[in-house]
Order: sequence, then C-alpha cells, then structure tokens
Amino acid sequence: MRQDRTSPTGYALLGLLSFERELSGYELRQWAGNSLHFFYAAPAMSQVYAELERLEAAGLTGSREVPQGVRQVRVHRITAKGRRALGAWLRRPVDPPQLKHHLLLRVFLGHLLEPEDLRRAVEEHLRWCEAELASLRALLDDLGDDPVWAHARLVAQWGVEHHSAERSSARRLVRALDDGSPGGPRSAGTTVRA
Amino acid sequence: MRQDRTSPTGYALLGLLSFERELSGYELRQWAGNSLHFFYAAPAMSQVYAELERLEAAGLTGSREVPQGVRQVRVHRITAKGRRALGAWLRRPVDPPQLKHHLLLRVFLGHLLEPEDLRRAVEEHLRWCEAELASLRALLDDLGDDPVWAHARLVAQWGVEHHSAERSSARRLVRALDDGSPGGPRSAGTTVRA
DNA sequence: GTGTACATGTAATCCGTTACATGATTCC
DNA sequence: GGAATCATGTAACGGATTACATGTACAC
Repeated sequence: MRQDRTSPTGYALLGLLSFERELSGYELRQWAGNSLHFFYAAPAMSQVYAELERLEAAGLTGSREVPQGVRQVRVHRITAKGRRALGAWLRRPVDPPQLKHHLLLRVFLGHLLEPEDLRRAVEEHLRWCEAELASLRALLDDLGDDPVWAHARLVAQWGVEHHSAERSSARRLVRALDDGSPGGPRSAGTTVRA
Repeated sequence: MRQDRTSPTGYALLGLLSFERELSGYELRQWAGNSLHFFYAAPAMSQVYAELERLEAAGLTGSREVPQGVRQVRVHRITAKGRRALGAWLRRPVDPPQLKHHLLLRVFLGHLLEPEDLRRAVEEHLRWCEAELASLRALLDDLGDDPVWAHARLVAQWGVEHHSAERSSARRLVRALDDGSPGGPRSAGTTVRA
C-alpha cells in the first residue's frame, strides 16, 4: 500500500470516472482527448490501459467485461476508496501549471532562423489557435446548461480565454517580427495585409 | 548516428549554448530556470548533466575543464555540427504547446470539492501569477535593449501577456465560483471585497 | 473492398524525477 | 561556526511515448 503511488494522469482518469459512468479505456481516452486536452495533455492510448491497471491494483477502480455484440469490452468504474483518494488528492496543494511551448522556444532562438521561417511558424501557431477555439466553442455547445457540467463549462470558458490571449500574443509577435526585421518591415509581398 | 536522438530539452540546452558562451551545467540550469522556464519547463539538474553527455556523444557540443580557484569546472560549448543540427531542428514543423494545468484539473472536478477549497486553490494560483509577473518584469529589466536579446524580449513580453491573461481568467473564475455556489454568493465573510 | 473508427494490448525505449552523495566557496 | 549557494554527479525508478500486433464493425 505504501504512500500514494498514483500519478496526476491517474487522478485525471479517476476524475473522469467520478461522473459515475462506466467507461472503457478507449472511451476514457476519447473523452480526455476532446475535452480535457485543452488544459491537460492527453496521455497515449497505451498509457491509459497501463494507468487503469495500476488504479485497479490499488483498489481505486473496478472493472468488468460487458458483451458488445460478439466481443467483450472492459468497462471501468470508480470505487468508494477511489472517490476518497481522489478527494484527498484534490485538496492537496496544487502544483503550478507545466508548460512546454515549442513555438516560443523557436522565437527565443530566432537569431538562428530566417525571419520568414520564424514568421511562418508563428502563423502556423495562429491557425492552430483558431482550430482550438473552434472546437472549444463546439464543446461549450455540447455542454448545454446541465448543472452536471457547470465546472466543465468553467474550464472550457477558461480555454476560450486562454486561446484568445494566445492568438493576440501571436499576432503581436508577427507584427513585432515584421517591424524588427533587419531593414524594417519585410519586403517581397508578405507584409501587405488588406 | 541513426536518426535524430536529441530531445526537445536537448535542443533547448543547445539553444542556450548558441549564444556562444561557454557554460557549466550548473549555469545552464540557472539560465533555464530563470528565463526559459516561463514557457518551457526547466529540467532537473541531473537531467541537464545527462543531456549534456548525450549532446557531447553526438558531437553537438564539446567541453573542457577550466580551473576555478582550486577546483575544476567543466564548461560546454556548441560545435559547428551542433549549430547545424539546431538550425535544422528549428526549421522543422512545430508541435503544439503542451500544457498540464493542475489547477484547472481541480476546477474541472469541482463537484468533488467544497466551494471554499476550490476558491482557495484558485486564489493561490492568482498569487503565483503575480509572482511570475514580477519576475518577468525583473527579467525584462535585466535584458535592457541590447539587440542580442531582441528575441528574448519578445518571449518575455509574451510571458507578461500570458500571465496577465491567466490572472484575468483566475479572477473571473473566483467570481463565477462565488456566483454559482449553491444558494448564491458565499456567505461567511469571504465574499465581501472592498 | 477499402478505409475509418472502435477496442485492447505488448515491447522496447527513453524522458525525467527524486533521493542520495560529495565537496568547495561565500556570506553572516 | 553554520547556512546557503556553487558544482557535479550516480542510482533507482516511474511516467510516457512509439511502434507493433490484432481483430471487429460499419459506412461508402
């Protein structure tokens, strides 16, 4: 039993199970991938299975096989012990957010890139922000106004704000890159915007 | 030689060495810890040493021991090959940012917490944001206006925007939590602000 | 009949952390 | 004299990924 051998990712999965539905590993991953992933990097499929095994070994979840047509699908549920463990974990001091922003690393090392290369990378990031915003809006739509999803709406709203800010910063970055390039704004037809 | 066995963290260190100074592992970690860490989680000390060994084995860095008083300190420098490898990596498609936001995971699972506990966690996060903003301002101050740090200033500026947005969102979260609590705004003397 | 989503896993490997160990230097 | 910082590492472990392997169900 010793200590608390459950990782944050384990608790995240346990958290998804805390909505009291029985879910397969695949479904858990799906859910993590399209709603959690905005603020918490979704684990690989294989890790979900590994994590579920550990959770079950620790008695925090249980599982059973249910027939799904011809096949057997294993569905998981949280146990009373799991609910207690999760509650205790949630009350512990929170670590600061962990970020690995690969684009900004490139910007930081911009002296090793052509301004055009850097600009393209930032613009790609901008497109990614737009795509994330679109799926967040779709998510908010799906959540409706059921009280069960009140907190889910809060984090989705946070996501919208976060990605909007990211988008503003990226736009500002493009402008700064244009202004700061050797010899002022870029020539060659990339700067003229409407 | 096979493929590209260097991790993003390895490239990050290589990037720090691309400013053409010879640095010890300790100094690299220091630098990563107080300027890179705003957008790229700083690795543990022990990983820095491990990464430096790999880089040297791959011929991307070189090192030598220099006397520092009585002791020998090992300093590292980037090689021509390292500069080429870094340049090539920087031009590759950029992965989206990776985030693990432990606070938001708590918010998402807010149905398992007392509103007061959740509120306290968000307020703790708010204090963390303030502290980060303060050190970012100090950093921007240190950077001065030397052209060498032009890109460093850009990412520091991004950091200020990012943490300001984070702060706004956290404040909004506190308000939403107050409003949304069962029975309206919290009683018991925590809601009345100024 | 082909591709995509559903569904579950194993193997190998690596990324990264914590804990431990050691010692010099500098500040109070 | 003691604490904090500088400085470098090793050992053990666990977290997480990629690549591989397998097969079903369903839509076009």
